[in-house]
Amino acid sequence: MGRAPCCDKSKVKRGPWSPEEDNTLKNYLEKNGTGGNWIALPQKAGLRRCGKSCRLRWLNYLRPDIKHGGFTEEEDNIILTLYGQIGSRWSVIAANLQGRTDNDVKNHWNTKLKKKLMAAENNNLSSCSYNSSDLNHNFSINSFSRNYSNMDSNTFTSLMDPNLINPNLVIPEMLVAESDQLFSLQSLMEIQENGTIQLAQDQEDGYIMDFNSGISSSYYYDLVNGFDFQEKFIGADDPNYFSSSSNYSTLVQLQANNIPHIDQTFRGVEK
DNA sequence: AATATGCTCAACCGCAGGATT
DNA sequence: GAATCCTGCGGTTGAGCATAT
Repeated sequence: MGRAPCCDKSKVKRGPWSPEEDNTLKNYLEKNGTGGNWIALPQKAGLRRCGKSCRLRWLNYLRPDIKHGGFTEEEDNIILTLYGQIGSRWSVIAANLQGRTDNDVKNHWNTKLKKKLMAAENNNLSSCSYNSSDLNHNFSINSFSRNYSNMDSNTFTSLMDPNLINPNLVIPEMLVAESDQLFSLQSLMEIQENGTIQLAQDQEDGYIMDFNSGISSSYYYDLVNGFDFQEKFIGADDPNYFSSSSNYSTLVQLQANNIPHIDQTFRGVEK
């Protein structure tokens, strides 16, 4: 037996909302709020609509802080970045874009960005005629191709060359979504400025975490696998570094002076 | 001008999972 | 613990508009 429908479809109006219905819903919600129950709301507000439909209309269209209109390039970059990391979790992605709804982001992805990404991937494939044996390092090339493939050549160059990094540039994998918030990872330039970055590796699954922020990312995994690094073992119960429940027990100190070396290496795959 | 095709986006659908009874 | 209710989510649809033929 299937789930009972949320409302009697023969008794509710469906399809596009009229301006009158919009006004009724907006006025009711501004005066009374949802009352914690969308299902009962349409009857109270005097609307012949399903509660779910009212909720959707409010969240996606009538809310005062909704931003309508085209997406900026910066918004596109954030969407591409987060999609590369967390996939189609539209609500999480939308939470990082002021005034955008999950429906908006999803539509924008399906109609514009997906094609843009595919075009970029095709471009990169046809123009990067190298093979991995040409590269004098053990960089995790698969992970890189997956996460960075939507970059244009300028962005790509910027990521590889600390001197060219635009501080405002959103680079795939440099942002991490966690608990619906966006965190910025350390760029190569920041690592150079700081002199070192401390990364901790989970001994079981190999995940690598920025020790100071507690954020783990494949970006750090790539750093460690791409660069020479100094490693020392720290006991899992060391109170200065790890909580007792943590599996992170290897501290990796990535030295900034190794970075120019790896930049040279990466130049081999630029367009 | 008429028709076909493509694109956009609001809206719907069904499911998962948390909250409540 | 089971049943039910409700919300939130992601996938999908289809009406309406734009563009091409």
